[in-house]
Amino acid sequence: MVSAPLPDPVPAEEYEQCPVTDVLRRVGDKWTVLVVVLLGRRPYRFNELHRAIATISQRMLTRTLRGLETDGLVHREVFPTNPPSVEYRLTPLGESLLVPLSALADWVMEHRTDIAAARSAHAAERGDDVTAP
Amino acid sequence: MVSAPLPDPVPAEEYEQCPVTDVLRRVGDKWTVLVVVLLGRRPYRFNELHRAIATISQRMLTRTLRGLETDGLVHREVFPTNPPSVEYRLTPLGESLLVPLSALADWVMEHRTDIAAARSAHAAERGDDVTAP
DNA sequence: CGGTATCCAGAGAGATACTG
DNA sequence: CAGTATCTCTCTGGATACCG
Repeated sequence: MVSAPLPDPVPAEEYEQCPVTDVLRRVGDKWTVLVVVLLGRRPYRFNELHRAIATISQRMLTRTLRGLETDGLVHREVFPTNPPSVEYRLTPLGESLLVPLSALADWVMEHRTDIAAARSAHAAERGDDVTAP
Repeated sequence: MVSAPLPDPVPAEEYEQCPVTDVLRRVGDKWTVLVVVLLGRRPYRFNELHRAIATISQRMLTRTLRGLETDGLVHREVFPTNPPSVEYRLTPLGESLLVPLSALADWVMEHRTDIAAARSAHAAERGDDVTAP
């Protein structure tokens, strides 16, 4: 069932601020989904996440977490220990997002060979040599 | 059901070329989903799509369609009429993508007020004046 | 430990002009 | 009609250094 009955000449402003577009752009960024999936298993502290995601920069981890926090998908809790520790975990809203996200991931895993095949075919058709250096 | 049992220290290269990440970035771009949804209703010709999406540039429409074609989600067919016309339509693979995409869209529509509320709350907490110029 | 602040490179995206 | 070619600008993402 598709939710939006979408007018045909899609209005400019309406699309720009469409909440669906908005969320898609968020999950389409480089790290958000990975962070959500990790936090879906258990809470993490900041540097714990940093270690778990080998190649993320501190800056991008912070930005990603802030974005998720702003949207109410992740909860940030500071414990006044020494040294201080900050725990991140999914909110119920964040957990509920895992459901459609998993569905999409499953679709990809189910069809990834089709996509790979299409890419090869397209490259071959254009005369590209896929095996070239 | 989640498809990927995901190792904890997420390996650098593995993540970079993960097919799921790959597809998420595609649907996270500005126009892809809109084009897929429109083509989900019926085939379109190039300029017909251009008119249907008020604010897209010719260049971005071309690029978006090429990307979808490369991945085997859209079929491009040229009719040697005069003037020439080119029709775009979803492949079966493209149509199957509409299912998980709709699920995600439905999630967003269901929870958009929660997200909006979280954003307001977060802005207020930070002392931002949402009504400011 | 858990961040900010700054600076910088590259991809994404748009405007415009031209073409088979 | 259905594009391609340029040029430009913004925005994302990364490296580095510093702070409570």
